[in-house]
Amino acid sequence: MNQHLQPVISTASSRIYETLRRDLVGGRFAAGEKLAINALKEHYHVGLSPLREALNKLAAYGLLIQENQRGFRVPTLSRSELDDIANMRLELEGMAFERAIQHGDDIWEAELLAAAHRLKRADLSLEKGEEWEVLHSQFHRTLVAPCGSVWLLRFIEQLHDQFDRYRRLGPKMPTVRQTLDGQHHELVELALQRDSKAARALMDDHIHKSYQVALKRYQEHA
Amino acid sequence: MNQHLQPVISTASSRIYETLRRDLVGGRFAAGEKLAINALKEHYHVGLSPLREALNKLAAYGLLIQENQRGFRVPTLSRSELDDIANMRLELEGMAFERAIQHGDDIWEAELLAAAHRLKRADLSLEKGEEWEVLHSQFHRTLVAPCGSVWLLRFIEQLHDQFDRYRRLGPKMPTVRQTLDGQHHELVELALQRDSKAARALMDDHIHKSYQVALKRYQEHA
DNA sequence: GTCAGTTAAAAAATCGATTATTATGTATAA
DNA sequence: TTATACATAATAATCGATTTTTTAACTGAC
Repeated sequence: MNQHLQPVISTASSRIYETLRRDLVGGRFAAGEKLAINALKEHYHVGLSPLREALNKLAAYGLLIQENQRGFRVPTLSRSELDDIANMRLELEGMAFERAIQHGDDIWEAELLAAAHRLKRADLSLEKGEEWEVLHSQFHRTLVAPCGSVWLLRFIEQLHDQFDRYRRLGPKMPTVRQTLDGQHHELVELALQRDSKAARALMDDHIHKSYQVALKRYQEHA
Repeated sequence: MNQHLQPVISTASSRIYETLRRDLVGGRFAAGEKLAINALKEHYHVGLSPLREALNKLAAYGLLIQENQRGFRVPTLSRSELDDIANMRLELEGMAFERAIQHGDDIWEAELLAAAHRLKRADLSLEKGEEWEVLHSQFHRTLVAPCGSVWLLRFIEQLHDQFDRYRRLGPKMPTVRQTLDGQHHELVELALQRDSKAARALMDDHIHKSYQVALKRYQEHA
């Protein structure tokens, strides 16, 4: 029998990890905030052990700071760290995109088109909520997926989560960002044309514009 | 009173994390091995909770694989992953070294000389044990320390740990690696001369030679 | 009023035991 | 034999309670 048809049992620990990760990236905790473990336990309806295991993982991942004998806190935000993250995205995603264009096959092309389409549909519906966020990161993941380096992908993922802590500051995406959304389509175009030079240039520009958005939000945040 | 003079109390969790990290990097577990939590508990004389928290952190860090409802196992080794890790080291450490040479001040120069000297002393005593390993990673950390990017340093650290899983396979460093050790000195030279171009070239060569060593060990390992 | 020292409350870390899941072994039927 | 269902053992995950440490509140001396 196909084991994949059986319901996939996940642990409480992995579920709360994913929930907390989303909430941290989505800005539902204040930067620098100290996490009250008992409150979290109640709020998310989980036991202490799975919760602590999730917090430990998040700390190792970089979405929490763990302090000796005094629990966990949300990392603070700073202009210099935002610059760092954006610069690293420029380097790593540019590199990954170039490689993906070299190695990606026609299945990748299809997935790219599909991911871009799904994202655009979400755009049009103007609901830039959690759904858009998911499709957006899936799109960017797809762009670089066939780069050939597991570790590169891992680092990029991590940087995206960090970057989004800045980009998603403040109220929920009220601004229209026509330019950025339009670039998603262009990125696919250049990828299909296998024009890695132009593709990287556009990726650089895309990240730079995203950076501008994130920076603005960070500055308006204070 | 200066609080730094008080003894630093660390948690059982952070201690066992560091111990396990060293043992995983040092190859005291077989690749692919399933970790018997009860056995670990006994062997390291720790309770279940701190142990599990450490294992969770190590999984998030990439030194363990966590499988749904079936505990933790040591990641397997593969030629393709070794290549990936070495390539990423080339890119990231090269980048970081260049930046460090641009930003590093005279304090850095002093620390570089010190770190290189300590490493050389350990070399001469021919005891390439754990002590040499510590000095060696400290030396490499120092080389890139003032690169200006916290995230870059973080990724490099992670890659080093992964790389060492291959480099340190098999018996404890019986081979004499005159060339590699000599390059450490040359790297410092070029850094002091602020010759970032030549420095990066040498760093590339150094990593490539390290890769050859690791590859050989990996192949002899089977 | 301020500050060191003390005590009480809160929180973090850990422990011991329980529950849930997977892996193993065995008997039975095809 | 081979496969399948069932029972059993082993292990992972989680819970509830305890211990340890930190933080906050309090006290009294200067």
